[in-house]
Amino acid sequence: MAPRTQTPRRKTRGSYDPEQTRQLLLDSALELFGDQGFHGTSVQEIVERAQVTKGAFYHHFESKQDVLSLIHDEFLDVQREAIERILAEVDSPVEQLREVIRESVLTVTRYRQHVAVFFQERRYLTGRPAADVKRKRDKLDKAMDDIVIAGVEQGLFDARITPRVAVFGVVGMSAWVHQWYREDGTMSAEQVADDLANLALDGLVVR
Amino acid sequence: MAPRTQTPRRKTRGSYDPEQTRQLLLDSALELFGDQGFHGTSVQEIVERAQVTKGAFYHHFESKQDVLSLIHDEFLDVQREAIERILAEVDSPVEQLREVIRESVLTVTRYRQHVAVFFQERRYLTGRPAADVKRKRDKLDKAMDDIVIAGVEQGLFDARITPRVAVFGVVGMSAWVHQWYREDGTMSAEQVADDLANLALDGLVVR
DNA sequence: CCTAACATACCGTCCAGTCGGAATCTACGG
DNA sequence: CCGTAGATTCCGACTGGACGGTATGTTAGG
Repeated sequence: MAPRTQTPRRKTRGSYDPEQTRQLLLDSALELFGDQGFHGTSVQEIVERAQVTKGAFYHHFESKQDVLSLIHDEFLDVQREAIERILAEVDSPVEQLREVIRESVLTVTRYRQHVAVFFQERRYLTGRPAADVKRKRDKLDKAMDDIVIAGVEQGLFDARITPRVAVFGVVGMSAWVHQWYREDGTMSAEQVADDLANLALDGLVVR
Repeated sequence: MAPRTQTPRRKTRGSYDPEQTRQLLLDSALELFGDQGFHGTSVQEIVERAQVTKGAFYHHFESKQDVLSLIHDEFLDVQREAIERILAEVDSPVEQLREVIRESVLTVTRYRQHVAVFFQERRYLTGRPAADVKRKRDKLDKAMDDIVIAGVEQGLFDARITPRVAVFGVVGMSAWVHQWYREDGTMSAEQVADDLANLALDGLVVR
């Protein structure tokens, strides 16, 4: 095996661009974490993909976990913004839920790797970052709970179903999309989003 | 740091019970994989939990991956048996799907660790075992596809929804249960199973 | 010329898998 | 029933490599 010395990028002929380097490292880490998992990915792999060296990595980030936590944060922010926007724009619980499902599915297809990392590598977060993530997630869950509860109170949603379970069902359905959806042209994300929203709201059995 | 010598179990006063040892190792591995992930768990941890040593582990299994693949197989067999039984017992696609969802949810609650391992550590399977798992999973997916397609053809299911998406929605909803359900007495697995089956079949919106 | 932005060599640790041997079990001849 | 040879089951020290992180040197920008 040749010695571990590789030829770093040394961008546009001798010029630093720290923000680009940082983003490149984040993108590489995201891609690799999504494909191989957190423990399945070494820092060496990340820097090779970004065509820099470990020095650059540890200059921009405190640790490998640090990067994992940043990925989590980014995804949670996207989710939060989406749900806040919908709650402000739409009134009826039925249409709120429909929009939340549609938006969730679209987000999942757009941020596929984020979702994969988020739901599969969560356990490797510890300490402060783990607590932060939990807090933010609980907030999102509660927002959805409130939608369903309001719908039940207004007689719009079936009162026999436990709201908590309904929310988890909807979340699971949407999150699961990352396990199978691929943009290979045979099915648009919009189509999937509509189908799943219809499934959750109207059910599969014809009326 | 003290040397890595530990006191193995040496069961009921000097007597080998290979089958018990094997099962103990499998159980330990399942528990640890479920909690800490495949790469997050060392063989040393597995054997310590089973109160044996690495010699015993590598006597019973070829590798760490070997154990992972056995866990996958066991879960897939349980799923297959369940769906075969339902297809043989029930006729109507509606009731078939209802039973499949109910049974899936119950299986997920009973085999929580299996499910966690199955869906989060799949990528660490390679070669033959990975191909075997994929083949078996495709078979299960197809069986569910057929149920939905039959239902649509008989005019029982909403024809606007792509069957494929409906199946993935149902599977996601059920599989997701492992992320949140805990047997702490506040909600029975039966209740969850019924709620999710109702959600998928009749939807959340009142008729 | 000082500091940010890297590069590179290196360290301590951990870990999957190995190996020689010890303990135990089984089969069988006497 | 006894003895014993061979196979099975398990022990535990060990290895070679990989990996996260560090320390120190080098280069570019203000």
